[in-house]
Amino acid sequence: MSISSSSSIKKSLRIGEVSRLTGLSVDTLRYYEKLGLFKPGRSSAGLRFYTKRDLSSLHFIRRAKSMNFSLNEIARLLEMRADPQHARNEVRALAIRKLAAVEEQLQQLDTLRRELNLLVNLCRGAEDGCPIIEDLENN
Amino acid sequence: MSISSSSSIKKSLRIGEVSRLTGLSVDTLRYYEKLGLFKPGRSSAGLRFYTKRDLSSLHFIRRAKSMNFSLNEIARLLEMRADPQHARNEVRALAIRKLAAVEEQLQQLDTLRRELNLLVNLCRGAEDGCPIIEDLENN
DNA sequence: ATACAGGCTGGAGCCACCTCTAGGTCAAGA
DNA sequence: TCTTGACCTAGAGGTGGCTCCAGCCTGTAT
Repeated sequence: MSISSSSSIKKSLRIGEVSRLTGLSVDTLRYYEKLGLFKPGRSSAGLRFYTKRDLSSLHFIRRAKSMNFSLNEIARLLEMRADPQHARNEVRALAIRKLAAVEEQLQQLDTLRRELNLLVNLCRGAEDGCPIIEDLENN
Repeated sequence: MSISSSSSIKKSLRIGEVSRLTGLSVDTLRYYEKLGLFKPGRSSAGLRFYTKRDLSSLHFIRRAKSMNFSLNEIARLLEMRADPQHARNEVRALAIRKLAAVEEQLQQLDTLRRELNLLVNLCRGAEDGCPIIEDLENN
């Protein structure tokens, strides 16, 4: 509320709001920042202010993390994301590798989804034994 | 080879052989044991001997791990395996939670795939302005 | 007889990723 | 003015999942 009173930073968010929006703890946000994943601006009093762009980075991070990319790799991808034409070849190569990995993982997860689905449904109505356990045993 | 000379434990394997068979390091095997994932028998001299059943547990673990279950969850599943009737609902609940997680992850990955795809394919050699940046920022 | 492979233990170390603590600043409201 | 709550910092602590190490034991091969 006091924020919106300053017209020049109308769209800036403080760390607590960002935490609520992203589901990441404020500690985690500060930790990511320390690792260089983004650099929010600061108010005169030293408070962090996050822009739309920072939020977008955070969403990217969340997704990349769900793929088990390390924070280090994520940092480099964000670098490239911020300035694609000047990305180093090594970072470009990383992006390409990661894209391949993501596509591979999509396939596997899709298979996994089907399997789990099947198991969960089998489990309903099974009279004895547990199909899930049995499946894990036999495959 | 020396094992098979003792007829009573013909089918038992020592940790090194199990390591070779499963691709898990002996350290990892002992670590899993410490977590309670299984309890191999011991020879009079204190050596671990793994039975067919232990191997089956390890197989179970490998598979469950590939389904993104944590070692902790796997420990629960193995417990339940020992008492399937009683645990069916719990296993099912665990599988349902995992399924939901997988579905969520599929969504995230699909978005990530799009982002990386743009990053990799649309910004090569563009001299000025890259359409993907704005694209990336809008979500 | 001795060397060597392979086993044992407890505990330390490692990496990635947080999470918590203590002690302080700042801004606004009762 | 005092309190409250959100924020700040540096740094310690914790978790998951291994991995390594020192020091000791055993059992087969030469």
